[in-house]
Amino acid sequence: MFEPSTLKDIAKALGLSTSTVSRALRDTHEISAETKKIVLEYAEKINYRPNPIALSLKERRSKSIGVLVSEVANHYFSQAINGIESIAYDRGYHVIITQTHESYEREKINIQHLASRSVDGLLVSLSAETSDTTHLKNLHQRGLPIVFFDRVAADIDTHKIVANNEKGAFEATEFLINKGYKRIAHLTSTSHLSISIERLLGYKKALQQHHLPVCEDYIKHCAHGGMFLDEVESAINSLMNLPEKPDAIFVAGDRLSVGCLMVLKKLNIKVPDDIGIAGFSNSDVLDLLNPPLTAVHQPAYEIGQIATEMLINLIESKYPVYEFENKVLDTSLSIRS
Amino acid sequence: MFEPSTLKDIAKALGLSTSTVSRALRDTHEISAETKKIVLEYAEKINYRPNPIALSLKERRSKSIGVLVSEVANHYFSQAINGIESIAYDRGYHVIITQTHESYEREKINIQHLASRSVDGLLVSLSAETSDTTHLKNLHQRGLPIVFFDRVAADIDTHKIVANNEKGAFEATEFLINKGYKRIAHLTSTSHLSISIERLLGYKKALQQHHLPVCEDYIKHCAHGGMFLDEVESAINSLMNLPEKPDAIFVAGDRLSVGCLMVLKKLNIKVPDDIGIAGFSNSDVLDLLNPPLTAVHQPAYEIGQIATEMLINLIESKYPVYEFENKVLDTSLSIRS
DNA sequence: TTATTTTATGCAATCGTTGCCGAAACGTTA
DNA sequence: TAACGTTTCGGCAACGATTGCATAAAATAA
Repeated sequence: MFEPSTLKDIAKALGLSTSTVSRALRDTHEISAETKKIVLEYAEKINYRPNPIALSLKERRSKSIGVLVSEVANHYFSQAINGIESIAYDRGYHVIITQTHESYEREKINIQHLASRSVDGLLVSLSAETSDTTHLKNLHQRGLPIVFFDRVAADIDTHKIVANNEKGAFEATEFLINKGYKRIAHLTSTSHLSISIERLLGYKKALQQHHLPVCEDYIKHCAHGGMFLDEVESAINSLMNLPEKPDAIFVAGDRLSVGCLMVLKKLNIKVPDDIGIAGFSNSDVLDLLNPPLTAVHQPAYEIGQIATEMLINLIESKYPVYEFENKVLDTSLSIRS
Repeated sequence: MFEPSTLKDIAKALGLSTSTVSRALRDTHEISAETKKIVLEYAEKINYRPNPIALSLKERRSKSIGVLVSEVANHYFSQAINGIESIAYDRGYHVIITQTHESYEREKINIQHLASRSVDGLLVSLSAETSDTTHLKNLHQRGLPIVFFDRVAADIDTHKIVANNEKGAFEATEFLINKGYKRIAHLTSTSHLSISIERLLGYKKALQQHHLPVCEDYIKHCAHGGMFLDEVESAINSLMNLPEKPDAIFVAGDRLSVGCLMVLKKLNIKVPDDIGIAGFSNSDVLDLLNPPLTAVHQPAYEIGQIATEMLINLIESKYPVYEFENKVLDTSLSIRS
């Protein structure tokens, strides 16, 4: 069977004790240069690698961080993950990625598993279903470093790093207004998510600033953030069945934006003639889309990087940290019409 | 600090030994019903969970499987990962995802890390740069179960599960031929990858069967599978600078197909008037693309599922397995013109 | 009452590694 | 020469959970 070599193997082969071998490899001053040389050479020869599991057990840390996102098949998250990995890799940490598929149950299970696997910290973006964050609060109170990104928990005091959702939503809505649309609907994820709240706020502010009414019937939530096309379709259908149909939609999410375009195509509603669309999306193929999509782009890679920097700093901090940052990065609007 | 409860805590609290507690929790016959009840209730109360790290160290298995893919930001792989997770979850395994970004070095490092982290098995799709598979061969020979999917290693004898790349490529090429294109180029990944070899074969067979010449100048390889737009652009440029320009391209990869469309748009080459395109892609937005893309779709989710089934069966097999399967799943061609 | 079985529990080793203590063996100093 | 400090190394314990073996008490049989 598959048996990696251990300290004991080296010790036995060289007639030393395991502690001596361990110290020789860690280059302690109390081992003679000669012994060190012998040990190092033999270790090299048999390609010895310390067992990280044994180390985790002993040191109570694993040099790994857990990541919780809703879906890797989402451009925002896959870009964020690349940012996370770039930093983690540099600083000697490994990354364990888990997906919630927007399910609260999956989120609890994954968090529980990551915690018991001795990850040294967590990077979390909440699932669409999550409104209760007790499972994270417990871990955080017991001292596990957590950094939120994208979908943050309002009631947990720690580092948070997000895009300027309100401003991005404002700009996208204003773009539609400037294009001459008057009845702008808003398609978004569950109402309790931080990103939903902020984007809704930006949407409303833009309407108000341009003296357009805010109509609650125009605001549609999708319980799974557009993961299923059904929910997008029924949301759009209910918008289109209103006595006064909207003439544009501001869409607040990556999956939702794509889903929205697909549904409109299916319903044979022309963009931008029948209806105007603008939305959040980090897709790499936006330039190839037909109908075109004016999109709010988030600095996902950078958000992942900064979140990871912050998390590793928390993990490696010698003293407990009580001052937390709330970092907001600007979005950019790519106009396609 | 963050301190989960242990067997020792329970033992101390109840005035028992750790072994009694352990046996009570595992419901051994040699513990009295009364003691069991007390222990179980207390364990429940303090929310005891066995430390998986300690278990890994002792049992030499971790109930987790490692996955190696080139990029999660690739529709094929993100779908495959969802398939992998669906099965792994059902059978009580956890999934650790790592990305190579098509780099051989990253592949070696990730594999090494997964192995030393005591994953019980590996699901591997090779990076574009990988031509030497010694790092995997060593692990496999030492008994670590490995199942390949998508990009498989010819010289390692184990389960392999792939799409019918040759047939898919044949159909896509034939589609272009039937559309009336005569000079069909082929844009693909590195030449040593199994998928490249098989797709090239299908491409050539289609040409031959329709009495079209196979021109080596028309076959372009991208060293990083289209991960960088530069390589796609230079490949297309060199195709377009040929004395006899191709009038169509069959593209053999997800990233490559998208990249190809982007470059053509940038160069203002019209599809399908100036040039015809067909390619492999599992993107979910193909119906929204302009220019449209006729695409070979692979059953990625199913491939992930089957590979995981096979791997877990290998892991849990009581006896060494010497008979390996080579499973091939059919692709489907979605015509968009 | 004594011998034997059954039942319930504890001890100690194990997995691989490192921290701590102590023990030689040597050199230095009073 | 005795006392002390250094250098270099080995042994033990610990991290958390499991398990074979030992052992104790209780129950049963002779």
